[in-house]
Amino acid sequence: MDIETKKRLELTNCLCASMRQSSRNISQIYNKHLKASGEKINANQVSILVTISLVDDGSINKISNLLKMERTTLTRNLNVLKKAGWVKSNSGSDGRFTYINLTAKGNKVLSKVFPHWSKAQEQVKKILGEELDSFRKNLKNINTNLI
Amino acid sequence: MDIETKKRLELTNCLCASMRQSSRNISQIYNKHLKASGEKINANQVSILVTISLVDDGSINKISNLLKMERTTLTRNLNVLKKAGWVKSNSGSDGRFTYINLTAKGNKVLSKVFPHWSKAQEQVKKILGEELDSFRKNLKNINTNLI
DNA sequence: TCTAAATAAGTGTATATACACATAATATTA
DNA sequence: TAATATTATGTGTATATACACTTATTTAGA
Repeated sequence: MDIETKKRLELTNCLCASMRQSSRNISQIYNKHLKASGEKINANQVSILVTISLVDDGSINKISNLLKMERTTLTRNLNVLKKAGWVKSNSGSDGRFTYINLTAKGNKVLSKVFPHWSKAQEQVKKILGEELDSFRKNLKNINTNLI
Repeated sequence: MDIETKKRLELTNCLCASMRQSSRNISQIYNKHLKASGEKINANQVSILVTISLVDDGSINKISNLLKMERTTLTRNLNVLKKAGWVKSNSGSDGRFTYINLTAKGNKVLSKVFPHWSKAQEQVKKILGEELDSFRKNLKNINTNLI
């Protein structure tokens, strides 16, 4: 096997590509289930809404840290959620901060889509079977220790 | 704990959100390493180039199946790779098909970025440690059995 | 052979992502 | 207190993703 063939073989086992592939596949599963709720909402948006619901008056930085999502990515995502009426933002005494909160509508939509989200979650759990816990641990490990 | 609190707790353990987070984090690691190569290329593009290099005259459908990437997503990604001069496409006798191949430049860039990609891969392997094999198995399981 | 079905790929639109850079507000320090 | 540093956020640009719809080509069938 020449060096180029060897490189190609290694490259075909790219962990990043596998992760991205799984991320795409799992996202599609969740989004299909969420679609059945009748709400125009996706899995990414659900996870952002939930995180916002966990803190009162969270700043953009705070929410983005909790989500481990690039701040500017969150900003763009929030614009979509604001347009949908699920999220509101207002500035406080320190004019630099933007405080983010769910609206009543945002809370309602979370409750409404929950059972559909749950079905997707169960489907993925089922596939992972008894590997679920170790898989979760690995993801957490990556998300915690990867600089 | 009321029902809403219970729901929120479940939602905070969303496997989709964890996967997406890991996917973002790992992608950033790979992309940082790739940037050191001096080439304007990212991990997603590398994986597409490698897949193309594995088949001669692969159609868009064929490549998208190998990558398990939505066909229309691949089409947009290929446009970027064509613009960079790494990929060429041509139609064959059956006018419906578009045949995709690497250019010489595309082959060259793969070789050039390989050591940088490799460093990223090693970094992630190190974090997973002895869990690497089972983690890989789980990803493969998801990517194979998720409808 | 003409028409309908099947196949392959592209386009419109919307959201997701992140880097580089810009702006605005507050805090610090000379 | 005026200049500077720090902090929080927004914007420009480019790529990634996918669903719905469209177009083009070939094949199958009446």
